[in-house]
Amino acid sequence: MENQLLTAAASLFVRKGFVGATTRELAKSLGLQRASLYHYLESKQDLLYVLCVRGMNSISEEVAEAIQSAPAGERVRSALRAHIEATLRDQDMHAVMLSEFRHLEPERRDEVSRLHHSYHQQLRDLLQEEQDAGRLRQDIDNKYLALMLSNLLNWTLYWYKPTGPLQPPELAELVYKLFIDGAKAQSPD
Amino acid sequence: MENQLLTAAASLFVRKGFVGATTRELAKSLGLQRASLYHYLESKQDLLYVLCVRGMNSISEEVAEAIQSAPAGERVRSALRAHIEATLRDQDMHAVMLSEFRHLEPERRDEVSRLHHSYHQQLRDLLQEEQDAGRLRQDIDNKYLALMLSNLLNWTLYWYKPTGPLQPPELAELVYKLFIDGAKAQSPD
DNA sequence: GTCTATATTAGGATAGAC
DNA sequence: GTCTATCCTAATATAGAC
Repeated sequence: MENQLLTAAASLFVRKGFVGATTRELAKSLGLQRASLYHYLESKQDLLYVLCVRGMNSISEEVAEAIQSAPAGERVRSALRAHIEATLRDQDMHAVMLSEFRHLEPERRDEVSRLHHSYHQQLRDLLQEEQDAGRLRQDIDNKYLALMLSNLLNWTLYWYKPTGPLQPPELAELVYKLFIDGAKAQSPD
Repeated sequence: MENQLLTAAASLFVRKGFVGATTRELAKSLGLQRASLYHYLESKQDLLYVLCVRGMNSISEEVAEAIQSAPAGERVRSALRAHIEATLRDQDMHAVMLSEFRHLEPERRDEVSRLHHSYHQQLRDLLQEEQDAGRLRQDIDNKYLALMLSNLLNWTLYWYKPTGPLQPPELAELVYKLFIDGAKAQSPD
């Protein structure tokens, strides 16, 4: 599917939600008549489906690559950075994926859920290895460590403004610092 | 507005989204005909509006109360706990408030935005005081500390299951630990 | 590949009886 | 306070010409 179409759809779905977005407005933003859209797709839902699959795959692949190529002590930092850079590079698509995928028909929704679950497991495995290596605390179950990391990563998509003072790599560094060291006043090392 | 109606609406809006939810299904879940709903409200949007205002106010009030009544060193813990208990006590309402308030008409949306902003400022002020008192790190701007705390608190609404092993106070303690001390292996105090 | 015209369905909301 | 019947609008999607 053409990138221009997907970009326009992502932008529209972010603003109106998938259900509230109309093919009228999508066509208008592309300078087409409604009917012309159906040359490129079979249904409005196809757009959401492609956005979700591409979004999920891009995170999963970039984070896997980042983990593999990082030295042992830097895997978490590298993963967080890759996640944040991937999602903010295509912020609309990833925001749509997160908040609208539930509107897919059951079969496709399950497929995206599996991708999501598999990525979450990637993160859990990474955190587990770091716990085993003694670099991460072991008094919090792996499961909750991963969920709280997801909290930190996902909600960022809803407030980050690329026009603000922070660029994605700097934001990633902040998130990493907080996730690893916490917010309390640091004792001098 | 009657609680039974609001509870049914919150549950429906969580599952289908505000736009995707139909008055048909809402009426059915209450054992009424569609038209009968309009004895209690003027439009479907009224439901969303009431849910948003009640949701925002309940957090704001309970957290303010928690901060006031806590001893100096315990304010952040107390605030987090109040926030998490308030939101999970009425999880559907608060999830709807967070993800659906953008579908309010502009005037009402702005009103809810103001409530939201005012609560966020409450949190920032608290964090600022703690930074000034030397209890929280000062190398991360207050603004980002507050945003990352929001990440931790908000996204939780989307995965927490009351049937799981953790009760809200226990989850609050986990979130507090991570926010304050971070995930790295703890040096023995 | 894009258009005009239209089929079809379903939504929110209202009228007015009981 | 709840009902049946209906209005009105707008949505997705299709047919078929150019």
